[in-house]
Amino acid sequence: MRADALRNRERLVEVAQSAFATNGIDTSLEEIARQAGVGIGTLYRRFPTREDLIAAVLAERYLKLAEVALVLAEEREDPDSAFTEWLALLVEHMALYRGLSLAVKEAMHDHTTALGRTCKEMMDSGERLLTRGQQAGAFRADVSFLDVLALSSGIVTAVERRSEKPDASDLPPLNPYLLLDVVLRGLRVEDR
Amino acid sequence: MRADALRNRERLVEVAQSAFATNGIDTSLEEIARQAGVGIGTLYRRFPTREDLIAAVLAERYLKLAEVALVLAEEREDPDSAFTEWLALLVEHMALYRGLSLAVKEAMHDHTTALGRTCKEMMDSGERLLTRGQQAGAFRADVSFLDVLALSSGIVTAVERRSEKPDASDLPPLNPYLLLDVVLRGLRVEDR
DNA sequence: AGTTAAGCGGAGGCTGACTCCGGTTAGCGT
DNA sequence: ACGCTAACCGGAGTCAGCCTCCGCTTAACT
Repeated sequence: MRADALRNRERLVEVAQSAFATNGIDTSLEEIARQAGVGIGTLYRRFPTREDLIAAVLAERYLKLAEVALVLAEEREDPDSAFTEWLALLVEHMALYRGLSLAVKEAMHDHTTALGRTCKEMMDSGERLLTRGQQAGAFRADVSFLDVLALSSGIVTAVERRSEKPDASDLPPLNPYLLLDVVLRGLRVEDR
Repeated sequence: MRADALRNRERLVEVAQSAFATNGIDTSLEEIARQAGVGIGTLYRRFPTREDLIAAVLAERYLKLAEVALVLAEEREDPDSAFTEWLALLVEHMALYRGLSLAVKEAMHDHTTALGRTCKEMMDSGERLLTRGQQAGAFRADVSFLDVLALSSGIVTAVERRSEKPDASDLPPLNPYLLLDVVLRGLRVEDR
């Protein structure tokens, strides 16, 4: 890879990161190319689809999440709190850029896309964490990891929408951790 | 309202209904106008925004849902099963057209749009059903109706995505009622 | 210094949202 | 029955964003 190409690639990812943060994941690709000072053709050559660009922006964070899952699986003897903690991290991650949770949910089901492949490892680690909890009898066994991710993604989209309306005067704050708590309680095996 | 205008309006709603059913709620408005045999200008005059059209398509169904909620609140002495049943109906409704659950979630937070106003009554009835359950001590009181709707909408979007991939060979089926059950269990007051 | 493959960039085609205005007509009064 | 006119119609036109294609440029190797 030529030096100029590498420079452009890095610059694009950088600009995309901040553009996603301020304008959400649906920011116009032409706008990103413009801010990065490259032509639209360059962006498309490097990142043929929007998902490719998103995947590049998220790559390190996904590695981190997979790592944390492994550490939690080893060091924490309580599978319940390990998974609970990890899921909160995942939710925080998906809430970083407006629209990201939907894109991730989409990618979950399709490992042929760049984003899907990128988050596969992270998801595998998370799934192991859940399975561990299920085998220990802490969580219901009939609920799959994808089910939990679906619910988590729903939580994030809900919070996103709410925070977009600054005039949320009379409405309650819609705390993502409260919603997560509801899901996790529903997930736990009941010994009533 | 002139007779021809009324005819066109009815025809548009009719066509939109079937177009939404087959192609999802993001169907091109020009396509809908074409199928209805009217100009695009006519569609926009009658329904200035896409939400207006969606609201018109859903109007009767929303009335029905509000009605059912009232009936359930009166006839059913168990507030838990009343709300549970109603929520399943709502989920089934939101799953009718691909993309509807997101639009509804959006509209929930903003009663200034046509769709928001249209579903307000329905939501009020549902909320009363939840409040009744909370006062009876069946459900957690710290969770709002909007929270529950957010989670429900998340369930629906997840199921939508899955059903779009026909090659879901190795993946589990992702049953909406299972997910709903998780949420409802998490919502119930625990007597452990 | 010459060669060349890799890279660049933007013009251009496409689709869909949305507007605007000249022509048309339903439905009223006479 | 026949105007009259306000209401209505329709599509041409504008705009934004996605994406492709190809002639020009240049890094980097010999």
